Amino acid sequence: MTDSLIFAGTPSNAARTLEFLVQQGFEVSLVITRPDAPVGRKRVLTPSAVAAMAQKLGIDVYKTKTIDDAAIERINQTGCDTAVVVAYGALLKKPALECLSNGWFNLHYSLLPSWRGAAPVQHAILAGDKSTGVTLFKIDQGLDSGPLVASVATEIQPGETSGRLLSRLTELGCSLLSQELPGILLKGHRLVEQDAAVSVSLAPKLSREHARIDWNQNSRVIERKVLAMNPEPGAWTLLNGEAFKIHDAREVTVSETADVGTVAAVAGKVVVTSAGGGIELLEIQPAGKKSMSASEWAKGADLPVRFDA
RNA sequence: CGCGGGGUGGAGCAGUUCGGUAGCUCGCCGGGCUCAUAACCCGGAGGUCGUAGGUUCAAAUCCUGCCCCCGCAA
Repeated sequence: MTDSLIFAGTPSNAARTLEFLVQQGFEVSLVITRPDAPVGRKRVLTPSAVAAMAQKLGIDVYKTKTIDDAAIERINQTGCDTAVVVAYGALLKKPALECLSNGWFNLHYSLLPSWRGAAPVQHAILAGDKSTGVTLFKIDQGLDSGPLVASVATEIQPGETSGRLLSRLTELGCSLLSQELPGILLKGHRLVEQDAAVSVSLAPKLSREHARIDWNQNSRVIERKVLAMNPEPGAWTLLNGEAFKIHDAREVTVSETADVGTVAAVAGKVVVTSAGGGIELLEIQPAGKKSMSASEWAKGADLPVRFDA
């Protein structure tokens, strides 16, 4: 029983990590996740991905949006002294931290102290970072500020979206966990304070407004934004007053001198003029329509058109 | 009852206001031109217009119910 643990998480990458740990033979005696939330237009109350996975695996689930006294009591019943947290979605306060003698260990998708916060993957791509990684650390009262157990770095690939990068980091996180968790459970791990020489950067959750494209920006910046916002919340612009999402696009060099925001077919590509070059549209989605390739859209779009400024 | 857009050959769209022969850009099949081609020319197949009713001489188009997809908001 001493080597069993508690798992806290919410979205699908956390569910994947939970599944992996169980497959690797780690004993998870309790899963904590956020309460069912209304989803979609019909606001159907839906369990989190982690809740669904726990049910599939036959593990007890405790749903709560904060680790309050009731949650702590439930945790104490398990007799566990260690918890793994992957994107649970809430900060842990002091009483919660103290209820597990070994502590809470968080898998964070950046190389701390870079990109502390809710959206590290998106911010790394948005900033044009060449590499990022996964960090396993012990949670303290700050925001992703606790001492480190271990980390793994990886290059960010050209054209890589947040979605793809997150799924790669999830797998890296799984192997990092399976490597480090045995030591943690045996209390044989070492903790190293986060490097004070590296400047801390914050990665707050991105709003839809952050995902809006300004065609006056440099094409490289626009490409990063498109990649960073895929799949959520999705980069967008306005076409005839309606939202027009851009799921995938690449910076291209352009010889034309059209007004910024103009969309035209150039040599078989669908290209938008931006400052300092152009953006080739690849995967797009007009309001009310399904996602489609830019070439499909162009067949019925009567180009050229112009995005609203 | 949160707001809104949409369902038309395989794909993306127009046509719906003001009912009257199924259109456009592609794809596909066949033929031609060409050293060659994703280029060009000629020909062809493929659609009960989401679905169920209603109105009408006549419905993709007007009326009603239902199903499905999507954007916003949460």
